[in-house]
This record gives sequence, structure tokens and C-alpha cells, in this order.
Amino acid sequence: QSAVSRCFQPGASASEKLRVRVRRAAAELGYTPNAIARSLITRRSNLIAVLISNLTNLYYPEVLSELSAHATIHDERILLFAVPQESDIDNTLDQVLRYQVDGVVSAVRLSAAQLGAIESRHIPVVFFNRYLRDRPVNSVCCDQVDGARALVTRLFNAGHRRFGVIAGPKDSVVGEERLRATVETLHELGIRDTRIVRGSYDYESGARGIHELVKTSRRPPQVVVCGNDVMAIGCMDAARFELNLPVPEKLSVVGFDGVGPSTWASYQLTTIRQPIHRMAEAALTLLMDRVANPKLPAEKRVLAGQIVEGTSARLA
Amino acid sequence: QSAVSRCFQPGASASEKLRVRVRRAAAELGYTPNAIARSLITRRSNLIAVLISNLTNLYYPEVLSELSAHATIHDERILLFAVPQESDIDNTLDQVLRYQVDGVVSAVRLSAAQLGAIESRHIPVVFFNRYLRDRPVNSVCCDQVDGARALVTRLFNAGHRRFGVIAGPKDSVVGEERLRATVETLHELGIRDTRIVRGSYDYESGARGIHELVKTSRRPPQVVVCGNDVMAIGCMDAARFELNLPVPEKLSVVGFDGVGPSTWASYQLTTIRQPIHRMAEAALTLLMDRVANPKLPAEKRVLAGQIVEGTSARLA
DNA sequence: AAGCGTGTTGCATTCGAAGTCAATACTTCA
DNA sequence: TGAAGTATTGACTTCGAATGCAACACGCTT
Repeated sequence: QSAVSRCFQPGASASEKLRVRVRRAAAELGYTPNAIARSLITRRSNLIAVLISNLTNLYYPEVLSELSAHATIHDERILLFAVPQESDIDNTLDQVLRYQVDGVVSAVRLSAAQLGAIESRHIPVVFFNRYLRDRPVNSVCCDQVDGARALVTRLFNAGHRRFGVIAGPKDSVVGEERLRATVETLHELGIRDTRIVRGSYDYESGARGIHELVKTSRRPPQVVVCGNDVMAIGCMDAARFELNLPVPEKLSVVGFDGVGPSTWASYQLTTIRQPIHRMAEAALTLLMDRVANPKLPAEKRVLAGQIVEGTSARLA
Repeated sequence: QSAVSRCFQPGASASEKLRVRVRRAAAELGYTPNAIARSLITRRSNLIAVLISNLTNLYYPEVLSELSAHATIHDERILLFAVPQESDIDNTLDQVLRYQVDGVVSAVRLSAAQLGAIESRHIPVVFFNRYLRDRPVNSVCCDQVDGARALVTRLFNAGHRRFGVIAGPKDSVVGEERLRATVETLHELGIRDTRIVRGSYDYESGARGIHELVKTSRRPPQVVVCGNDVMAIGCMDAARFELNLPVPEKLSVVGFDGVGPSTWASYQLTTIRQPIHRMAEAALTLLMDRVANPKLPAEKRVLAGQIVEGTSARLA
């Protein structure tokens, strides 16, 4: 009955006596409020969809972990969609819509049409380290430009002149930003002949990348800027164990992200650490603000990364 | 109306003409079936709760990724609960119950009382690499005993005699099994004076572990059996870079799990790889079988791990 | 003791889809 | 052409909780 309902709501009108009585009865009978039924009438599911592409990528589990913690703070549950392939996104989004989620945090690329399909249902979307070029969207990003600039400048000041780049795949927006900022900064410093190869953000492609760089250049680069930490690690291992290029004596390597293994003693990577904790917090805040007030305009929050000076690069 | 409902169900009675008409109208109006409302009446939410403790643990993201893939196959969505602390489990479980999930996959410890609270609602639970000692429960595990036995025997046959162990925390059931099996096998081989220290499954505790083993023994161990890969990696790094014990020349290190970084060139860990893909598959099958037929008795599925012979241990 | 106000409680309706059953529309065959 | 049979469709009820509104109880004042 309705009195019972009120006993489980904080602000509702119910006497303390009744509350106690109901709570005891509930405990005895094993009664628990049905969140499904509740959300049918309140039109609030307290569910947020989190779209993540590749959980084996080291970076994303940390993100997911933080997102989960902050979702709990906002009394939201996480409906996880680990998208296996980009081609499956449409099916995934269909499920997202069916479950009447309050909002979406997407760490995968969405087309304008896909985004539109969600937003036309008045479900706010926040991108995580992604955004659309052609129109404003809610997103939280780590500042790639400043990060790349800081890394490159630091390396230049340490005397490095022959740079190589193992970039991320072309469809990664932040990867392209890192690449562009790296190349631009090098240009400004008067360095123009930088070799660039592509990787796919995994260990193997980092290893392949350095092989390629070494093979296709007359002289191997002094320093390699990698699109993320995992590729940097792959690059370091290949340099040390396959190419006989000790790091950092013969080759310096830097990455982006600041994932857990980047601090391991074998790597001690020089990298730009993303403030994942604060980024997740910002993402949830952005999202929940828009759940409360759908009319808020799109907002992009850019947080500064922090340069971590490890021993993977000669810095003096 | 009800005809519309039938158009979105595969087996229902509706003419092809109507189906087409409804689908077109739905596309125009942006209509999507409401899974929440559906599950209220069908008493099936198509949601399974996944309880995971520590997503930063490298092993769990791989598990989660596989669970997600298999959940999709069974047309289930994943409601993720990343439990920050064991003490929060009761609050978490309350949320699990409210959302009327079809089933629970738990990679965290649950007390008999907590498990009982779920099962009394007739929600099946499957443990992942965990189980209860005092009563039968559904669970999927990797065979720790065989794995430990294989590792130890292999090391013994290679001539190692002075063993050390960096075990997991006492409250880890599989950790205790690995430890017990390791010690037992050593006993059978006539080795009794094995030093054992405790860690907490993270990189730092692996490093601390080897320091402790070296400090408290007259002679350092020839080989260290670590409770998981991440501790083994921490142990290797500390041995190489802090203790001046080259691996594997002066110290052999082995682990358990077969997580991604264990194959990196810097480590090439000798370990027992868990068949995570098949374990996730088994977990979902076990769970969905019990969703379909709640009367099925509890079942424990134990899958064999595979020994991976890396270069982190001298094996000849 | 009557009247008023505040605080509680119950009744009825609502959310969106599923399923039962009755009412149609359509097909087939004599 | 009509009857019998099948296929399709619509009206109504159901799931469990939230909420507006009416009914009621209680404490307080006069």
C-alpha cells in the first residue's frame, strides 16, 4: 500500500511509529522496494550507461573504477556496455535506450546520428576523452595539447633533436590531438623531419612501431613519443631486447596516460598522467547536472595532465 | 496498445503487414520498447549483477570483459557493482536486490548470510574464483591445486631446492589454496623449510615480499612462488633493481593468473594461465541454467589452468 | 467541549508492456 | 455462396510503487 512506499522515502509524510513498524515487517518478510517499478512511475531509473570499448586497455579499468565510485555518490547504478566492435554500437545503443537510463557516459566514439538518437530522447550524454569535431557536446578531456607540448619541450631542452612518433589510430580524436600538438611543437622548435608511424594502442603495436622507425630511418630516433603508455612500454621492451637500444641511454621513450604499469621499476615511464579521479568526478557532475536540468548547454571540461618524469627518457 | 507489443516479440501473433506498419511508425516517432516496464510484468529484468572488488587488479578487467561478452550472448545486461570495500557489501547487495536482477556473478567474498539473503529471493548466484567452504555453492574456479603442483614440480625438476613464497592475503580462498598446494607439494618432495610471507596481490607487496624473504633468511631463496602475477612482477623488479638479484640467474620467480603484462618482454613470467574466456562462459552458462530452472543443485566447475613457461624462472 | 490546524493514512490513478480472452477479419473448401 | 476454421486484433487486467486528494486522528486553543 501507499503508506509502505512512503516509509522508504526520506522526505515523505509518515510517522516514526509506522516507519519502525514497516521496517520491521519488511525485514521479517524479506521485502525490498522494487527499483524497477519505482522507476516506471518516477521516470528515473537511477541507471547510467557506461560505454567502453576495450577493457583490456589498462587505462579504461581505472576509468571505470572511478566512474563507478562517483556514480555511487550520486546514487546511480552502472549499466555496463563493453562494446566489442564499433560496428555493434547501434545494437548497444538500442539496449541503452530500452533501459531508460538517466544518462550516458561514453568512452567510445559515437557518430552524430548515434548521439542524436540518444539526445532526442532527452538523455544527456557525456564523452570521456572524446568529443565531436562538428558540434559541441558534453565532454571531459585531459588537455592533450599542453601535455604534448610539455613533453616535447622538456625533451628538446634536454638536447634531443631526432624525434620519432608512434601515434594512435587515426580514428582516435585524442590520439590525433596528441600527434598534432607534438608535431606542431616540434615545428615551432625548428624540427621538421619527424618520422611518424601508426599503432593501435596495444603492446605489440608499440614494439612494431619502434622496429618500423628504426628500419625506415637512416639513423634511429633519439626519442620516441608514443600515443599511450602501453605502446611506450612495448616500444621500450622491443628497443631493449630486440633492437639492442638501451633505454634511456640510446633511446628515450615517453608516453601518455600514466597507467599503473608505467610506474613499475622496469619502465619508470616519463608520461603525462591523466587525473582520472577528477575526470570521472567531472564527468558524473556534468551528467547529473544535465539530468536535473536538461536545458543546460553542452560543456567541455578540459583538465590539465601532469608530467611525470621517469627514467625512460634522458631529461638532462 | 497490445498489438504494438506483439510486433516487438518474435513469437507473437501479428501479421507481417502490421509489423511493418508498426516498425515504421516506431522509427518515425522514435519509439523504443521500455525494458523497465516489460520486466515489471515478465518478472525478468535481463540484468545480471556483477560484483567485483578491485578493478585496478589487472586480472578483473579481463574477467569483466569476458563476462560482458557472454552476457550479451544470453541477452543479459551487466549491472556493475565495483565494491570499494568489503564493508560496503551489504549496501551493495541491497541495491542488487532492488533491481530485481536475474542473477549474480560474484568475484568478491560473500558471507553465508549475505549469500542467503540473495538466494532467499530465488536469485541464483555464481562465484568466480571463489567459493564457500562450509556449504556447496555455484562457482567457477581455476584448478589451483594442479596449477601449484605443476609449477612446483617443474621447478623442483629443474634443480631448485630453496623455495620462498609470497602468498596472497589470508581471506583469499584461492590464495590459500595456492599456498596450501604449494607447501604440500614441497613437503612431498622433501622440502620443509619454506619461508612464507604475505602480500596483498599488488605490485608493492610483491616488492616488499622479496625484501622480507631476503632479509629474514640466511641465504636468499632460489625461487619465489608468488600468489599472483602482479606480485611476481613486483618481486622481479625489486630483485633486479633493488636487491641486485638478476632474474632468472640468481632468482627464479613464478606467478599465477597469466594476465596481460605477464607476457611482456621484461617479465616473460612463468605462470599458470587461467582460461578466463572459458571460465566466463561457464559462469554465465551455470547462471542462466539456474535462471531457467531454479531447482538445479549447486555446482562447482573447476577448469584446468595452463602452465606458461617464461624466462622468469630457470627451468633447466 | 467545540473548533481549528497540523500531521498521517488510505483510496484511486498512473507509468508501459504482456497476456488472456473475446471479437473480428480472412482463408479454405464443399 | 456459405459455413467452418484459422489468423489477427482490441479491450481489459496485471505487475509494484508513487502521488494527488480526500478522510481521518490528534493536539492545541479558546
